[in-house]
Amino acid sequence: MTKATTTDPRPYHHGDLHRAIVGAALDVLSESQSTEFSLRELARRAGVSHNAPYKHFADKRDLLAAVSAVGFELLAKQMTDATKEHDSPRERLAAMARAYVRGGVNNPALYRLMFGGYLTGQDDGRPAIERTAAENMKALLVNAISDGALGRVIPTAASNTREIDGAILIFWSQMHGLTLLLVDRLVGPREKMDELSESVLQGMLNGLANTIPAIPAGVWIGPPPGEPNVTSLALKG
Amino acid sequence: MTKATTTDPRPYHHGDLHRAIVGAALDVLSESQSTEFSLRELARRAGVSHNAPYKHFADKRDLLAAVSAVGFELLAKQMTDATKEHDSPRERLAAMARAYVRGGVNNPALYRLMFGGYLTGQDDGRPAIERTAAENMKALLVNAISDGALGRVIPTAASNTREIDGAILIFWSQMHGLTLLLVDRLVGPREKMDELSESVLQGMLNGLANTIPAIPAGVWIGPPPGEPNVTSLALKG
DNA sequence: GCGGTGATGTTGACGCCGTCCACTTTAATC
DNA sequence: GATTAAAGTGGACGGCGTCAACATCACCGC
Repeated sequence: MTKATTTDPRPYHHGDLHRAIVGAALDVLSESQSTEFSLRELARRAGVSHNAPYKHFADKRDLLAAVSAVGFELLAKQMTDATKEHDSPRERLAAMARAYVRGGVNNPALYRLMFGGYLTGQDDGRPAIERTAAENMKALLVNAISDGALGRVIPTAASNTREIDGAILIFWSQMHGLTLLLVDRLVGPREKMDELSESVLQGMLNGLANTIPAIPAGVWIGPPPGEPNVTSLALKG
Repeated sequence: MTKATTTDPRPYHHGDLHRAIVGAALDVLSESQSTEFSLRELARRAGVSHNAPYKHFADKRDLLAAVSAVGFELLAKQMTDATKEHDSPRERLAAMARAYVRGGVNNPALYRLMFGGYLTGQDDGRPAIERTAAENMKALLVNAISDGALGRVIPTAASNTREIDGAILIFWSQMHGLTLLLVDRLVGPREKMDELSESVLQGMLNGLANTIPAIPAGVWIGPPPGEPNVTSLALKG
């Protein structure tokens, strides 16, 4: 590589400003724990002019969508990693639940950005990158449940989608709600989050072991159907 | 009253600007369905200068807290009203669940303001007015559950608080999560929200009928303990 | 009934923001 | 080596939240 690791004052072109801006956003988010940061501050952190980001993002919403997508990927990764220590499907699902809640509580601002609706504009729906990331996360749950986390194996056949979706709906909304109540301090203290996840998961499994509630036909879980997705994502490092 | 209903051009003093501003905020919220409105626009709507609101609210956050508190009161009222048509505790709880989800889905921007964390600043916690309103809403759930919504009467004695709180934690986080997933369009379509509420409630009751999961000691549900509350609220009309 | 006083509303200013525009620098291509 | 398009710069615009100084008015003690 010819990249001068010596004292370049600063090259005119940044090299990978897209990544740098998203990274700065993640930094600011976890430092300030406020969703209200400015594009200009990110530019300042990246050492470029306040207008440079516009060569990489159409507008602020576009940037936020990229950050949110990385958030989904991080969360999915934490969930995947958490399952690796466990063998039984039940324990794997519990580990995913703990990882999900922890991920949200450990970075509330990012979690809120992901689910806070800056991106849901009633007009066009969620940005494509974000939709893909959310889809991937849902796939993790589908696998865990079909593998037998509810006490019996449920193959991912078309005849079972309603049942699996019903279980996922309950699981996801339960964990999502718990995470946000913890984040909002309407339930606490946060140090008990693992125990709370376990309690709540236990209650859920009690119910699902009994019967998985039928969900109405035509209901979708995850990003709304019928819109194009995107394959490659931002999280590389 | 000496109030001139004739063509007053405009009196120098507004009369009840506090209420007018909060009302304008509620209007803008339900019209635009965006949480990002400006103080100045509210002032314009109320027909006053851009600085008049500062005589009634310390800053924007203070105004948002007042709006959020009204949101909690409205939601609590819708839940209360919904129970009136029903006799059985189970049906009353189900009606509250439907009303809760409906309330959120019918005005997502307001619901997000209430739970969106503009107000949870990690420093000092939630504003006092808002805390009181949330507390009142929780009381509705306590009553329904103690009245026997889970299949047996659970008196609100000190020995039962852990059990009741456990049930409320599951109920609230479940409905909260479902509402937000609907609002974010990560579950849909919205027209099925009543059926989805019922499905999810059914799954929850299946679980709680079995055993109510123990929640750890020291956990709180609702506004964090140990802080002063406020008695009078904004919702009069 | 009247003057003062504090609550309420206005005007103007400040710095920051997102975004647009015209311009400059640079790397890559024929 | 000239051309071209991508990437970064600098300045401008209107809108925002907030502050400070000033204007208006309702009420209270005399």
